[in-house]
Amino acid sequence: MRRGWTPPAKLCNQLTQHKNNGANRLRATIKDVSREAGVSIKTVSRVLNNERYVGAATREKVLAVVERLNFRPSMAARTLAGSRSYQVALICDNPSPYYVYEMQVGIRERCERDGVRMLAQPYDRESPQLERDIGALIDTMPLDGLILTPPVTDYPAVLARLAERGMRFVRVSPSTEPMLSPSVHIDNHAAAAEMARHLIGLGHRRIGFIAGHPSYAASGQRLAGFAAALAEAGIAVDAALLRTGTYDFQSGAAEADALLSLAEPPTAIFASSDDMAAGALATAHRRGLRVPDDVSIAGFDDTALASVVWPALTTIRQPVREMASNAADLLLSGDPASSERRTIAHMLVVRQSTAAPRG
Amino acid sequence: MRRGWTPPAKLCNQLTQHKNNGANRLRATIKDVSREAGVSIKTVSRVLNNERYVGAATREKVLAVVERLNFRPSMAARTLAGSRSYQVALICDNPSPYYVYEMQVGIRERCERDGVRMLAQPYDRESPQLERDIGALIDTMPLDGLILTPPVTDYPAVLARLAERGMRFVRVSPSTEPMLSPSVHIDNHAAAAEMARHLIGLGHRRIGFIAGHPSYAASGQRLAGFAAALAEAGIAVDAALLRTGTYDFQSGAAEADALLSLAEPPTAIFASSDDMAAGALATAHRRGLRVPDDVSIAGFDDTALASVVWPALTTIRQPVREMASNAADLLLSGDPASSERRTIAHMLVVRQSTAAPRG
DNA sequence: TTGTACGCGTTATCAA
DNA sequence: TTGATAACGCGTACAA
Repeated sequence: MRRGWTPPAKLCNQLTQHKNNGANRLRATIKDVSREAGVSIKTVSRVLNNERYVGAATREKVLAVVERLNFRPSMAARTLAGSRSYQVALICDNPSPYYVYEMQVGIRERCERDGVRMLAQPYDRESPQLERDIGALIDTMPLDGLILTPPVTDYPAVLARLAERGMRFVRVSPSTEPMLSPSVHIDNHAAAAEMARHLIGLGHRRIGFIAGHPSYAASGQRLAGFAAALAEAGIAVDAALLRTGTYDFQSGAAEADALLSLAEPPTAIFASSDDMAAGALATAHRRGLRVPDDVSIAGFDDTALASVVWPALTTIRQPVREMASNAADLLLSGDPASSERRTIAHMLVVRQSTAAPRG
Repeated sequence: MRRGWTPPAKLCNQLTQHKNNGANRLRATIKDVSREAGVSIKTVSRVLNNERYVGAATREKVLAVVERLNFRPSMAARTLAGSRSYQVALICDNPSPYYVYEMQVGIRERCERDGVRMLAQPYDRESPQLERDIGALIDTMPLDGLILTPPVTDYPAVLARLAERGMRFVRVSPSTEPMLSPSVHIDNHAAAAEMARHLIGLGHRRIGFIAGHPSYAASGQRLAGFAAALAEAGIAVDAALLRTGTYDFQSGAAEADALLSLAEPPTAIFASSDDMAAGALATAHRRGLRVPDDVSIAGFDDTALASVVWPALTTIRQPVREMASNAADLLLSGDPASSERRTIAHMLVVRQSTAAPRG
């Protein structure tokens, strides 16, 4: 139904031909290659895995035969004999298709180089089975690694299970236990500061801040960045404008209501997550305020959802694809024992429009 | 960073504990199960695969041990010894994250029942390597089947290769060779008729129609459905209002321009694809027409993209998740040799808003 | 630098 | 209805 090429008149005939020609010829195996090349099976294996101690001439010879026979090693056999499966899994339950897609593309970009495939299964974060399902996944197949995205990054039962099995995993934007595994994240302090500077640049002086749950490290970092930007601009931090939420819509709505009920309400609200920003947006609309004319609302787009669903928000977004590529890279090339953290540049997304939340 | 649970104080400690307890105990194998249950390996295998000729008592006994040992068969070993991999692959290169996501969710819903996993790798439709990549994919692993989405559904080189290897595959909305494989699609005739009725219901009597490329069966079906609805309403088909495009943006824009340049232009335009509808929309805006006040534009949402990117369009949409589930079902439970076609109910999505295309 | 022999954990074959 | 045994195709340890 899409662009381009002219559909062929007699594809079926072509297919039949193909079938008769080369069909029933079985896949080539290492054995075939070794016989054709006149070397041992092990030598072929060495060439395939880029091991040392292979003569240059031998290597050439083997590679030529591999090419000629169009040989591809059987993943099943490699997995059974060895200890890896050339597959990574993405554990991702995010409400945003955009996020999921970008994640997958990013992972794939990196995995392609190593001939590694990606198992992608949507997961239900609410499911009490989640831990069990993931257990089944890793028991069934010695995955090369897992990539976790929020909120599964912070499910202790899942993390415990992975650690218990000795599975390698990388977390994207984890909120807890930063040293537990390699991870990828943005610089929350810098991002929050930039967002604050943006609001200050718009002329705002009284900016309400809704912090996230205190138990998350990110919450403090974002608050600190915000405060630093205010300090730069010579604006005193007004404790009355500082509220603490719990990262969800409800708390965002409630805290925004508290802020807007002040005798001297803020002209802008900076929420520490997209859900809370959406809550603030809803509150503003409920109170008959126009956004951003009467009050500016900004926030962190933790799920990459805000920019799609709530176009009115100015957000700090995490470049999802880049995070994904880095996560895959940590999995495939990083030191297994490390807990390296990669910091990704954030993106400030400025929206002009005024719109009610669709969600 | 998301909802719910309180982060644990000492996760790391928990992990260490777990590690000491049950970590180094290796996975249970069939051998273990057979020993514990006091039966042969083969009998365990029979139970696992629901084969006949297993005594009820034996089955119970084995299942109990399987449960107790938390045994999970090794996919690698099954694949190596048997002829399937318990994995299906989704060959999907669609510009719409929404489409990809829904596709994956639908496939997963069905595969879960059979304990089958989904390999999802974004593909580049433009790549000359595509055929080779897919060849490598199926050579490396005896997949249980592939699910193809447009436009790969109609790439003869890819189809030939799959048929040559005897791979099972199901196509979603294929445009050519309907008998080549099982497939899932909507009833184009009925969908086009319903869309036409909608436009007629809005009061339109002069409706321009931009058909798709004549070489696609769907093009004719959509035109026929459109014509049938006109006939129902007693409206004569005006040949001057019938144009033929090539399913792309350019042709949609050009044909819409031709239609709107008529001495007596149509009050509505029905495009046979989302890209062409978008082209028509662009043309309307370029000519200073308001949509849908001056001219209504409607079309088929082939890629499930139109509704997101071009909110002004009224579209016929294919329920992607449902198609995906059916495709997976055909793969997993259908007759291997059949070319069964499943018809999925379409959805008429009516938009009221007026907006310029963002794309 | 290369080769031999064994084992990985299942399914498949055939006999009991 | 069950069980013994041979593949399956590759990695690994060790020998040459």
